[in-house]
Amino acid sequence: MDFFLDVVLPIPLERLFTYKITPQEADFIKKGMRIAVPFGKSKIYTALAYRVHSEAPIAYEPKEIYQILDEIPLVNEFQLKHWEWIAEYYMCTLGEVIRSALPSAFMLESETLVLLNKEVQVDEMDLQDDEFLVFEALQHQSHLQIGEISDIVDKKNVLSLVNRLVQKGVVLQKEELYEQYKPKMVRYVKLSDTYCDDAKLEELLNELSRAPKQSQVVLTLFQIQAKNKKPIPVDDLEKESGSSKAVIKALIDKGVLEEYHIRKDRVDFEDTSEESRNISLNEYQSKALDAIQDSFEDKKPVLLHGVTSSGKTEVYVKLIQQCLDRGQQALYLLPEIALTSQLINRLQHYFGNKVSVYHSKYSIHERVEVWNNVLHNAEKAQIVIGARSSLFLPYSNLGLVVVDEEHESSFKQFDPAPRYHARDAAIVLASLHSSDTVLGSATPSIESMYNAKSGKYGYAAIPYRFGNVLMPDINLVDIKEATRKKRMKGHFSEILINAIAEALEEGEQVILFQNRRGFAPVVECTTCGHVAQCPNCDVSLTYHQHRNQLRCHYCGYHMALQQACLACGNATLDKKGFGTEQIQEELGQLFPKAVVGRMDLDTTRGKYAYEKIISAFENQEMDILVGTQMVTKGLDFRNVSLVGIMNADTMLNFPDYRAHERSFQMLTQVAGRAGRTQKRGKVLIQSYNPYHQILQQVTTNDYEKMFTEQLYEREQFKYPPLVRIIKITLKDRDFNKLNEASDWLASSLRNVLKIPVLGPEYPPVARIRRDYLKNVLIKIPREYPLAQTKNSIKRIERSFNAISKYKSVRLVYNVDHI
DNA sequence: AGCACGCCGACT
DNA sequence: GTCGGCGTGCTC
Repeated sequence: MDFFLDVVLPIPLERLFTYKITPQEADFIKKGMRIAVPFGKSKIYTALAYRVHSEAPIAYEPKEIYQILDEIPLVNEFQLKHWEWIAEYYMCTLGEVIRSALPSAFMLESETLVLLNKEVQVDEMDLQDDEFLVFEALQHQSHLQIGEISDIVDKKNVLSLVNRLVQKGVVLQKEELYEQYKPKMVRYVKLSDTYCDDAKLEELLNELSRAPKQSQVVLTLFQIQAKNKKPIPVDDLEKESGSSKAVIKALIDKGVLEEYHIRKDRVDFEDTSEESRNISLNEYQSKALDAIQDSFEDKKPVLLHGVTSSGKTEVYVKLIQQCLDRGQQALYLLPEIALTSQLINRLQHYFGNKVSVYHSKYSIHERVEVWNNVLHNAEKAQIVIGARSSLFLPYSNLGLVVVDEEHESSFKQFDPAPRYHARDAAIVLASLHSSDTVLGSATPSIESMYNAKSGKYGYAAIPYRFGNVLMPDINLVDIKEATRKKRMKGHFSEILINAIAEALEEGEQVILFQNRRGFAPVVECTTCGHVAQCPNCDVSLTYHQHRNQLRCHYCGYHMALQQACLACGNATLDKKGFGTEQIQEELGQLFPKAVVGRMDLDTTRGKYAYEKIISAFENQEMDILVGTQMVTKGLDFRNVSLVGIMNADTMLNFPDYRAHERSFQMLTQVAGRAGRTQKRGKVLIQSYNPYHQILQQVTTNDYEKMFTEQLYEREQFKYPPLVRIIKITLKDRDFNKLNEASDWLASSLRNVLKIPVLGPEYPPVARIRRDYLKNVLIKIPREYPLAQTKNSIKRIERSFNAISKYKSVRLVYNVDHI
């Protein structure tokens, strides 16, 4: 009997691909193993085994697989079920989910190597210039990668060149599969067994008497060994003995020392004592914990609504401890920006090395290690704390999922598919494992609160701050009035300046929040009004002082700032608007003695940049911290008594149905940074429109009122949670074709679905990376059958693709678009 | 998604 | 006249 294997490839194609396998392979291969397969003309891809069967395909002759890459499945059934749900719900392919779920180090791809054909005598006169360059390079190197050839001849597309060389018989091609993950090995040394008894040892030391450096090394080795019995890394020995690599090597070569390697995990933490059992909760935390456990009995996710610094983390710690006591794994999800070392340290303090961290700033090697630890249900991966991608780890026995800062919109993946919402996908994951779920926030999203109120979720609240610290005193500053009365210095009102001065005098710290990055968003010519535009996108370029550049936020295009206007040639360029850099500069003039730090996207590049700023501020090396959203998240600064919001209006006026909800959340979160100890914190919000209802609700900390009003608006204008939104974005280089195609699509959807279809409309940025964009919004009533509607949409897409002139138009689905 | 095959402008 | 641009179609 013949055997076949269906595999999923990590590409955006719906269907599975079938390969021919031997009976032995059929017996060995399990669903979820990685299989290297030839795909297309020459490439080798990593696919996931999906199904072994013996139904021969009829229309084509299947290829054979290239190699089985795993001994045991790398991906388990829970994951595949979960990923299939994501693919279906978020309207993407399983391959796309796999691509973003598996650490890239697992997905081997072949690299084409070009090597010299030794069989053929080459006549150099036969070669063109670029061909000769490659030929010559191959005289010195055994092989070249395609990319290296590009560099040599300084051309982008070298495929035709390589093909010519192959045809002339000059070179051969070879596909090489690279294993990207290499375990980190640490070199250790020990004394050779020959010298284990005292007599031999004395002999050795005598022998070495004329080699003082070497005997020093041996003596140091003894000292270290006497202190503890652990293996001794070579690096440590070198440092302790004050010797060099050469000396140690000489000893190894003599056979006095033996070296050996131990595989080391890159992710490793010191073990600490378990203190989680001893945490004591206050009255309100205990009540919340009880309420959460009651809801767990009902198998419902629970929304934990605790005001800022109410001590939600302690409640999570208790729940995690209970989960571990049951012998189950726990997942603690956070938005990327809230994954600070402050919080990680706290959890490690409680749970020691049972905690693993998983997020995008980790290298691919570190990710592989966490993956393997979770896969083998290792001790050190009992608790995973991570950003949204940690949903994809191979849990086999998940008992608890915590989604902290549940309201954060960054839980929704925006750009590459799958465009999933980590909170919602987490709830599905939890239900697959029958595990408990807690969603925590000081300012729950309207959706989650709606679900709590309608009984779909349980609800628990912590209405008071921990240690009876008072909620901060929030005041609004009318900067329209202040501007009129000329009581503004730059972007600072007199009231804010005085408050900062007062805080600094008391030796307290200040946080200033400015929700916009860059020094000045646009550079405008005051003569002709020209503003530099991105050549690929429909946006103005923004100015970045630190590199003196104009940059595009969408495609990364950048150019040096010109001295004169590009349109009229006058040197009358003016920097408009303001961002964190400018605030920082103004502060330097207003408070020349204060140390001012800045935290935004530009200053937090790199793995530890973020931590550095935070710890500098924590250690009070800075007096004032100016920042964007980042300062709102999960940070706990003891000495901050004043928080200033430079301008609340930019958020409020954002053209989005969520603008008000978001402003409330953001302002409440920033305000929560103030006064975390006994002294009552102060918050000043500058605004041109201080009578705005959201600002009033923030000052009175009235979440309920905000929720009621927002829900009413969403009912009126048909927005989530009362409808589900699917946004379809159409993209094409050709403006007219795009318009025609999107009109066609929108009217077909309207005809077939009989539910509200909005658009097509241009998004605020109507061109990105040279593609024109247009959006169509579908509003699906809550009670409407969702799966069926999506099928209808997919059917319409098929008809759309059947129209040949629309073929180049790409469709992007965004389900539950935020 | 990649990548090959196939048809029209700017260069030797 | 060719080289190389990217439009269109296929991948087990």
